[in-house]
Amino acid sequence: MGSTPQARRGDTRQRIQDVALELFGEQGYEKTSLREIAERLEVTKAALYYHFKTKEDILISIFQDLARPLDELLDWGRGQPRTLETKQELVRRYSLALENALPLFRFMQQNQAAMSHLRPGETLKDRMLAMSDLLRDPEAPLTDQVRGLSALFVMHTAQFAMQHLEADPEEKRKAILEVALDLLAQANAREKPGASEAPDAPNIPDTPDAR
Amino acid sequence: MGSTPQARRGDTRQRIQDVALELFGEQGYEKTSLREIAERLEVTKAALYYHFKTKEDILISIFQDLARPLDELLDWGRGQPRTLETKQELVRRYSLALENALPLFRFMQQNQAAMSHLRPGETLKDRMLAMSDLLRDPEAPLTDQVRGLSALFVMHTAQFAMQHLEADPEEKRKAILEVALDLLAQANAREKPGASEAPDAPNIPDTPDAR
Amino acid sequence: MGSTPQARRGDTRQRIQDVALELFGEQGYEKTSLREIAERLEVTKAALYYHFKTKEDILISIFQDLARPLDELLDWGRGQPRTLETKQELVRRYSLALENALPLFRFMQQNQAAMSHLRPGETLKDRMLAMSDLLRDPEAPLTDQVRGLSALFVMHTAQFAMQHLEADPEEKRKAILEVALDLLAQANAREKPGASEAPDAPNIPDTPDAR
Amino acid sequence: MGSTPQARRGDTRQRIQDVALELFGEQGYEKTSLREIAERLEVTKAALYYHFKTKEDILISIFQDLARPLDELLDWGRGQPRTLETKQELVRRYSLALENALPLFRFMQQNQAAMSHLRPGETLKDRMLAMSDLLRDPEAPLTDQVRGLSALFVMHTAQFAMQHLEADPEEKRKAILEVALDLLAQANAREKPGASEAPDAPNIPDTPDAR
DNA sequence: TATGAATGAGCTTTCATTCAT
DNA sequence: TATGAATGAAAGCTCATTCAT
Repeated sequence: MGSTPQARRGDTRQRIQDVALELFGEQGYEKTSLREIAERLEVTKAALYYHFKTKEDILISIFQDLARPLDELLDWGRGQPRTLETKQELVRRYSLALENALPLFRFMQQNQAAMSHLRPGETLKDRMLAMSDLLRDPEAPLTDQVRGLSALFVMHTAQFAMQHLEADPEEKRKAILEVALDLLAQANAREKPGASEAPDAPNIPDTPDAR
Repeated sequence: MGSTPQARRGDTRQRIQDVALELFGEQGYEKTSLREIAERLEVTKAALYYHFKTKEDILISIFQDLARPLDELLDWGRGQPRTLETKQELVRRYSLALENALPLFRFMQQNQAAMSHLRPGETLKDRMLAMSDLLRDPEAPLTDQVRGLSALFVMHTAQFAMQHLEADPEEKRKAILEVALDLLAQANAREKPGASEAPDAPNIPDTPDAR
Repeated sequence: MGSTPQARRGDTRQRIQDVALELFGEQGYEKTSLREIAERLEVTKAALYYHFKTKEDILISIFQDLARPLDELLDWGRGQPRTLETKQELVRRYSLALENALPLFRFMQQNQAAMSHLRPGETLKDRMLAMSDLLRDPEAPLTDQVRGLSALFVMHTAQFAMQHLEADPEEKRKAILEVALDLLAQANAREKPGASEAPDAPNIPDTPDAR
Repeated sequence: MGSTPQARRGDTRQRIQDVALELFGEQGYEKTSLREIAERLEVTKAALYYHFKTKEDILISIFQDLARPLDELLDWGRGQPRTLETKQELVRRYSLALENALPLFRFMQQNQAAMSHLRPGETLKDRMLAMSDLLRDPEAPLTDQVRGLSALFVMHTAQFAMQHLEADPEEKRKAILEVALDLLAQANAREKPGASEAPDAPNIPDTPDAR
């Protein structure tokens, strides 16, 4: 429906991933049966097995596609100097990445359990920890490390928690990003004398143009 | 082994919940079979049905037990004036609650999907949103609302993200709490002129006894 | 049909084995589906899984039951002196065992492939080789070793090859046994000088009551 | 590897048979899937269907190739007088045939079940019975008939049973052949007085009362 | 307060086979 | 002389659930 059989030729693999992404995101991996996926695509279960070796294979292939932008961001981050500017840029890019990756993150959250026994290094958790390692300074006081981490996680959870708030999505994203950058600045206030030198300047800069 | 058959008398219901909590937390609700639970308890599957009507019943019963402290905290919060102090106290108590509720929160996170179709008002998400409504001021600028929410969520995610950091757990908890209270203070800086206007009063109180 | 549900209580496991033995023997293990077995028993497939963990488990359990008499014979043989008399007795007992074990040997022959990857020591082949080691003298000339082995195998193959001969089964068995004992005697003729050197002493003892 | 794509031109049919022979011999017909065969040949399953109409067709084609030498031997035997000499020659030729036909006999043994429902006259069993009819004299006493049959079957089973014996294969074959010829001679002792009455009577006495 | 025995529905996966290209 | 893409049927197996005892 909506696409003729002819139009489907050659894109079945992609269509399987799309439908699976959607269903795994809605119901979770375990609850979603291959029958369900096949029916929605109007193909047989066996057709799925022409394109993927196992059900888990579908999961993995989706995950890898979704994780690629994140991996690229991590690679970029690792190649940069560990300055505040780098961190800010990481957070900004991450925020943008999140914007149109919401479905995947729904998918991830729903399927943590299913993916936790994949090969190490293959999970979202690994990526998140790698990311937070770029944002946090192991020498800094614990509170500042927490702020570094939080800059990252706030972007996830806030986006989620504000879903039901009726405000312009872009407004929301910017507000969240501002808070994240704020946390980052606070986390680095002490080690950046140039920024914190104003005698009574609060360790929270007013970030007038945070974006 | 570890508990004699005699010792088991009469506490089977509790033992089922304990084992289920553990397995649901590790593998997720869908992936955990009643056979597995029964085997670990060295009883038959049929025995589980003496104590619970369905598998979902086990899930619900666990959830309700775990949610009770949170519900009490919410009730308390709703009865208090909507002041910064109340919010701070909410966050402090929540932090303490989290401390020994980690297994359950693992359980919740793993099983969001499984519980999302329970009766509305029965989910963790509902509780979290209720909680964040107590911490956020709908009149305030978006950024400050984000800070309010974040005070709450930071406690979850940071605790999780710092799991692999080898530092005293209590130290970690305090550092996280401090950041959470910080966010709360910043969120309320503008609407609490009395607190933030003092020229040298940092908007981050030093919370010397934050605990 | 033929047995009421009540009468079946408690003997399902045995009935599964019986039917499986029959079908595995007729069609082979791979070709026989659990559905087929279940249908013939008028139970569901799931019922089979209450009694056996896997399909292979059914195969193994049948095999072990069938192999027991053979194992006992082997044990007996190992405890006896390695004399001609012992060997003759082994062959005689083996012949008797074969008599009412024909269905199982059909089963074995049909399912060699299916059982060849069982745990070593678990196969019929292992038993046969152990048996032939009791009948063969590694010091003897090759031809005599062949005769020793053949005494054993002749009993299998001849019984099979004469199936379509219309003669009294007991007559056939005795004829086959006689040939087997013959081979045995010939195999041991040289190493039993006392028995074979007497000018007119036949190297085939008169075993008057061979049965 | 081992054969370049060029070298493969035009011999695909043969290569399919070779691989199938090997896999059917190792795992049995039912357990071997067309996918497995195709993968090993690095072609697609569909390619198999260009060369053979069905899976069973592959089985049959292999069988027919393998059975041809046997059929020729049978034809030759049927054209000869039913003398001891003929029988001896049959056995000698059969022994030689077996020598480099071991893989096929493995194949046959593994796949008796699979082939038992082929058109009658198409099975190995049929050939074996035809062969044994040439070696056995229906008028002779049962014991002698058994000896006739055994001359044939001994060659199969002994070869198999001596696989793990570390001796020169040719030595083994000769020893087995000798025993087979021996059995044949004994089987025909009575009806061929000229052959057995010679003064230097063989070590096979006429076993007058063996029963 | 449990167990033994079973069921019906559904699961993931594999199979031999087909056919347009 | 093949391949890519698919199918219909069936396989082995697991699951939550039931019920007489």
